[in-house]
Amino acid sequence: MSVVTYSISELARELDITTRAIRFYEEQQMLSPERRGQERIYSAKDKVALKLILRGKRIGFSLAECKELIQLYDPVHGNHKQLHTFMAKIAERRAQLEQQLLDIEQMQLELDTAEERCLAALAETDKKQSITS
Amino acid sequence: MSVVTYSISELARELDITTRAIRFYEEQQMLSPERRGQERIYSAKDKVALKLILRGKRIGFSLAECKELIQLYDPVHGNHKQLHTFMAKIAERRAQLEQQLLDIEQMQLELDTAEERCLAALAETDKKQSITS
DNA sequence: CCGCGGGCTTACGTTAACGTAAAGGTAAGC
DNA sequence: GCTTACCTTTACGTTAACGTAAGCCCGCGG
Repeated sequence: MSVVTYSISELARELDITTRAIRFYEEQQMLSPERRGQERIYSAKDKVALKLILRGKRIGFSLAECKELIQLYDPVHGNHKQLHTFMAKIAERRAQLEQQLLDIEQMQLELDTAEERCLAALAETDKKQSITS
Repeated sequence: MSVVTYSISELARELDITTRAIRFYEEQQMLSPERRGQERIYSAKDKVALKLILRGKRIGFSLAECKELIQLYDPVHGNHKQLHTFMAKIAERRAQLEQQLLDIEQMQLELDTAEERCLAALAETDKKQSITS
């Protein structure tokens, strides 16, 4: 019953990050892969942790927050208070996302009218040009 | 017909940023307030620009991008090509927001089940404690 | 035996967006 | 005339998240 493992470059390719980044996450104690001599051997669990990191980053979490996030999935440290404080952080992000959506919609409205004005102005100059030419 | 103006600290208070930040934006050529001697005098237009900067930041744009954004509103430099490339950037952000929403929903699902497991585990330990006590 | 493609460590470099002094000028109020 | 409250400039410091070398080891195909 052999277990799935990955080399660092395999993981890097698959997750589309650099090996440097992976080693950096380990340096930050977010990973602790097995070793065969010097070489790092990554398990499926490590891969899950990495995916959590990437997802966390996409949401806008700092690496420190991503680290907390990973610890939530670790049954050993899966503390109850932690769980709730982190749910709060997620809620906070949600709220921020709402605001971002509003900002983007607002901005698109303004850009739309700006575009109209711009097109109108161009039409004006074109007209004058065709007259004076 | 006097015009509305603001001191730097007024703007800072009103927009909830530091005066340092405002001066920094000027250093980055995103603002160019009037001067009365040494003192900076901000107009309503400057305030609009600042608001654009803040909104851009909330959306996740870099200051450089916010600067482009401001230039779009400047009729002098309101270039047509620029307008379209920037609309593209906004669309990009929109897509990223969609992904973030998905990520957050996914994460909340997982945290919900993690919470359940956690509560169950706590209930278990409580039971044992009440027996052995 | 040589080069090539990994892998490892150590360590300095980089970018963005300000923070944080230091040092000084001005007007108001007591 | 002293304090207080703003304003100014100049300039070095900071943080996050890696990037980018440099230098070295190991195994393999030719």
